Amino acid sequence: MTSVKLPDGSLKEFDKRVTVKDVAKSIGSRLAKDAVWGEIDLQPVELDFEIPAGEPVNLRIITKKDPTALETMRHSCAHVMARAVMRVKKDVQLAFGPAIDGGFYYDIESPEPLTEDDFPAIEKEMEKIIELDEPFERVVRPRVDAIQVCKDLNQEFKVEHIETGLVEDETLSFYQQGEFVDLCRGPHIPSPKRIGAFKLLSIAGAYWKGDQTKQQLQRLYATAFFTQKDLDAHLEMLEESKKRDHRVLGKRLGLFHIDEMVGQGLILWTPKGAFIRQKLQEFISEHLTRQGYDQVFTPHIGKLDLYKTSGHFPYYQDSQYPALVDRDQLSKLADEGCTCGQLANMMKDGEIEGYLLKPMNCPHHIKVFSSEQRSYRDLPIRLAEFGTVYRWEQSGEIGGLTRVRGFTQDDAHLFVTQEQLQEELIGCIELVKIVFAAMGMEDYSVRVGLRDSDSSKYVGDPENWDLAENACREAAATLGKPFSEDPGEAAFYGPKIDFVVNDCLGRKWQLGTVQVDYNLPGRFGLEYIGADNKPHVPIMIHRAPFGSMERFIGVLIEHFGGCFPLWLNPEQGRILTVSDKSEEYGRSVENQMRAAGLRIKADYRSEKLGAKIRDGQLDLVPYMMIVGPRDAENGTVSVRDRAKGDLGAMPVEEAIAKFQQEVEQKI
RNA sequence: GCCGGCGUAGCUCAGUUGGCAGAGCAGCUGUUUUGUAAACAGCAGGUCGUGGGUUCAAGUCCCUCCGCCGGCUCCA
Repeated sequence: MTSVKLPDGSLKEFDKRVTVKDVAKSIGSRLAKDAVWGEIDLQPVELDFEIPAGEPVNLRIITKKDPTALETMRHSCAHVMARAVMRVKKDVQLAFGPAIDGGFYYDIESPEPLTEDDFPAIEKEMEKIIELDEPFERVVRPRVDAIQVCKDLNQEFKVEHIETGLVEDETLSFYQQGEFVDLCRGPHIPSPKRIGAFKLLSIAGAYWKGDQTKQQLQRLYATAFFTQKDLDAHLEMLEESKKRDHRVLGKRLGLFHIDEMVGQGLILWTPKGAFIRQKLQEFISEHLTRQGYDQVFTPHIGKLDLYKTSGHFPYYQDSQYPALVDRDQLSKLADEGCTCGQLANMMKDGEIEGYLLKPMNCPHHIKVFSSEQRSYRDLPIRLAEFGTVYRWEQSGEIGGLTRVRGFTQDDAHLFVTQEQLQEELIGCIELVKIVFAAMGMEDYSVRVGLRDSDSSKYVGDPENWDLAENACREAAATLGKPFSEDPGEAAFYGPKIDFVVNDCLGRKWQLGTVQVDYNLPGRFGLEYIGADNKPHVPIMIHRAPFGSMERFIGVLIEHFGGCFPLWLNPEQGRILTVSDKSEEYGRSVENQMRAAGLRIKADYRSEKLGAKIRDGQLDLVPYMMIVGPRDAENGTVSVRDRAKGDLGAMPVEEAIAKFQQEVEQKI
């Protein structure tokens, strides 16, 4: 008698010896067809494995549709890679080697560092190991033995991990494949032959246990698929993605420039990029008006006192540009031989004043709020500004438009009563939804950032934090979309709802954000007079639907692959003359279209039409209007769509109407 | 900030063991008069990121700094 226990807890019994495949068949023909391997008591087995008779065994049938199948295979491939590395290099220490989106990695420490030149040798070793076809055997050992095993293997990271990370576990599992033994939870594939195709990708630094204060290891990135075809498709997809990179397109299309002499992370918006940014600001402004916001302007600097009150200085000093010192005081201090360190201390202690390049707009907006006496009848007050801020991001973090040192937030601060909070939060979320919908960006995730109970970086009393965190949860729930809750992701003054998207390389970026703040108003002593004729402290909402113009446009360039919709495109159409003979007609069409409010350029060079079309396509111009003798005669233009190709000849008026409609509909 | 890789013409890149700095595209000047993804010819264009060192000789080897790329850490 053979009996198996399935993951749902049900028991199946057979009066003869059966294989894993037989069990799958007995459950359903579909399952039997999709099954790739089985797992008995966490040990991977092939489909033709005969299940031992007697006591019931825990059986899990893995199907090719199961996302964990690929994950399991990749993790097994990580073992094979680590084994190969240990054959190529001496005294290698292993850390962690998990599967990740798109592949897997293994963190290792080698006295003789690995370089990409070692890849061919490692890949060759991996092929040999796969060819040997040794199974991954699960071995379970009691805690004390496990530590000794790792010590005997000279695997210090594994010893440390058992002693500090796996303190609860009484027994620990290892997987052995030939001479290679690795502490590992599993599961694994039944045979290394299941690794269809793999490729080492890159090598990078990574801190042990993700801790900056700990040792830095080498992280070996690789990927694996069940078939060579899937791997090739994946690699090709990566290549294609690189062409969408906003840094590549930004250069090719002339959208922005970053100049070494200006400074890292400081964006120069060239005319075409500036135009897009301007259009987006107009788009937001329109919605600000509809939602009852007032726009303000505030300066780029403010006194240190402002940021001492807000709490930004000196606690966030490391992520700010150094403060500017009052010039009279500076020369006096210089005469006295004051050192930089002393200067910094004097600013911290308030002995001397200075100015800070603003790292945020909120303190300025708070001062706009408090510039007048406020009544509950005035609330909510919604102050908006495209406010430019400067932050001293670490040099290694800066890149393109997505992580910069100077950026403009489509910022606003709402001052509300407790009763208004929920509705206003929902209004803010609504605006973020409008923005994403208008751009056709449906692929975003929502994250509610909460405080981390272990950290001391937060200001304000816990009761208010609880109120604010609940308000965020409830507002996020109105999205009708799943959201995650992330402790430690809150701002120092309050929790937040973030909207996160992926870039072309799969990296995550926070764009829109809505934050609840019970703290800053109190720090600044803000108040309004309530219906009870008594002063009350307002609650603040910080929000930015784009996040920052820079990051948003960076992501937007990749989202559209440079093919901006007509309403957003700096160049909506280009007139292409078939030959010099049509220039005069071309100019008249150009003028007519310009007069209709369209952004038109023209190519009157004496090149062949094919060459002009090629240039237009490479510039991703939405519409090309080809004009030749035939068109001049009929008063038409031959319209070419950058995506659909030749649309045929149409009267100039018709083309204008078509474009205007498209602009109107923002498609 | 840390680990690793890379900086050659406006752009994309080549440059052998150290031995006179190259190509394609773009640009300019001509010729060509073209109907849906590259006409032809000529010309011009470089302190080989910066500063130092080794050498008879450095784009090439070594060091410093700056910047870029991948990743880690960070991101009020």
